[in-house]
Amino acid sequence: MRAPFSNPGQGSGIHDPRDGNGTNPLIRRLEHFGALTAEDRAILSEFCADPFAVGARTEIAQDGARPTGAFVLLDGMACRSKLRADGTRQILAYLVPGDFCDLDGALLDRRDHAIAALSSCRVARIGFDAIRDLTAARSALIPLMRRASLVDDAILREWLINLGSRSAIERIAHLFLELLMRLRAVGLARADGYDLPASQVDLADSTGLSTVHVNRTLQELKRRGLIEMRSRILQIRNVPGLTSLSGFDPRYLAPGPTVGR
Amino acid sequence: MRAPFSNPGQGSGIHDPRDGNGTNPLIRRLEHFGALTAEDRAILSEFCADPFAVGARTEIAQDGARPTGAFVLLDGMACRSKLRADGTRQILAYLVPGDFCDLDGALLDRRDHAIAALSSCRVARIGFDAIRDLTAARSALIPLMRRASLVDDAILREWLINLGSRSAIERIAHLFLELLMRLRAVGLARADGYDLPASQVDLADSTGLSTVHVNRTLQELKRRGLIEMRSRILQIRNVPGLTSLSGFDPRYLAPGPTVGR
DNA sequence: CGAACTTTTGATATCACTCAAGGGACGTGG
DNA sequence: CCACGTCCCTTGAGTGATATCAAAAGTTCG
Repeated sequence: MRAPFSNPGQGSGIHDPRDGNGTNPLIRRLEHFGALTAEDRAILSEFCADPFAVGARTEIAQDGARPTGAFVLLDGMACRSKLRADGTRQILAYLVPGDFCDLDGALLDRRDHAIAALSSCRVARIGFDAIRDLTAARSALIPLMRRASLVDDAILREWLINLGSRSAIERIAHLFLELLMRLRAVGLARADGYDLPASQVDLADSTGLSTVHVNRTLQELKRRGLIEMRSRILQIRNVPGLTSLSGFDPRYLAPGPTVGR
Repeated sequence: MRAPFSNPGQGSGIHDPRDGNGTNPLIRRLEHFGALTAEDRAILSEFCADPFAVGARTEIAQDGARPTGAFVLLDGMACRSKLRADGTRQILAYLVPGDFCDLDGALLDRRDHAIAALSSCRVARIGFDAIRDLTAARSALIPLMRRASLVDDAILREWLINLGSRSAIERIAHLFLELLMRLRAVGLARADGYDLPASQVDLADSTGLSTVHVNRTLQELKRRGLIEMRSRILQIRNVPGLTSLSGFDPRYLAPGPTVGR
């Protein structure tokens, strides 16, 4: 797989009034991890107040670059990806609205992988100084954000299991369910499906399979009546079926009942 | 692969006077990330003052358990592992002396994977309250420990690449080099080798290969004069050869020149 | 309306798995 | 000290899942 990404080209700042509160996916995500005060919401809204637009298939942060802040994805879908010397690409994770990355980026000298937009995206940057200020103020937001990062780690481990011990059809089924649950958590899935802007090449680079085999595996999933998929819109026809096929256990995505402290 | 682990059976506390300073692997590891004051060293020594012994092939922390503290591995080798419903096991990471895990465990309700000793180990537990105290005191140790955790994350991503896009021989070569570098960093590798207590079953569960194929791949590595291995002692005969074979790039293990802030 | 991507299909190749069994090494109990 | 069980490593033979190569058909979009 070649990497089909062009360079930054970060769009200019765009302000969307709907960012305020209710529809902010960052707020929606963090609410799963603990109650937010009005002030917390205000801070998070402020973080997302000045997003920039990124075109599909362009890089949001480049491998080897010096981190300049944390990113929050507000709209669209993105991924962490790494290009190997032999031209092979491995996608390491998907980012959906409400996800952020590089909370501790200030501690790092250089990125060791890229963040790239799969669809066109709206992204906000949170400066490291803002994060430091929150930390210094002992804001309850910091543990909430750390919990979200712990879930991201759990997702990464689950991907390792995906690649290490599941068959092609199980890998794809598992990935589709992961994204279904994550999109549901921020209110962006339809009843039984969602927009999945990833191409079959992207899916191949995510699952460690060849493009051809991804294609055939998708056909098999359709043939079994588990999914439908056309023009990047995924309908999951049989969630329990996919779940048992892939051994999906949603608990790793859930924060658990603890309320911190 | 079946999981060959028995239950906790945490040995009684053992105090080894050599833990003080110079030989403490936690101190040795963190020194790579920034300078330590005498007080920092004292705190870290204190953390490791009362280690417990764990027998080979036993679990240090169980999947599904409620976290009770962070762990530091002082001696031996351990792994993160996850047992799947179908009996399959995936090893997610190796822990070498100086590694700790679950720095943010207090934010988690339940573990989603186990920590298991590969050899007999000495392990110290750091209570979450001690970590909270350090955080409250704005100790410079916290960012240092977070940096170490960021390297652990980078290792996990590299494993994903290993499983997703490398061949059997490349995977094993890469793993051997990762461990060589990590053990060197804490002064526990010999000139060109180290003790690797993992069995071929463990290597299979780490690399997503079958035991039989691991065996044959090891023979091939020996045949090519790249390694020697007998009774769990690994000699790397040709580091550059292994490096180019596996596409190993050690930068992900290095903290980078930054000095924090 | 043509260039560049995607998706799809067919044919063939291969890497790695499974099954099966033999041979150490090590520890335990008789 | 020998007998036996239990791992672990090794080998052989056969199979299978997935990759590769090549090319056609469909899409998107400037």
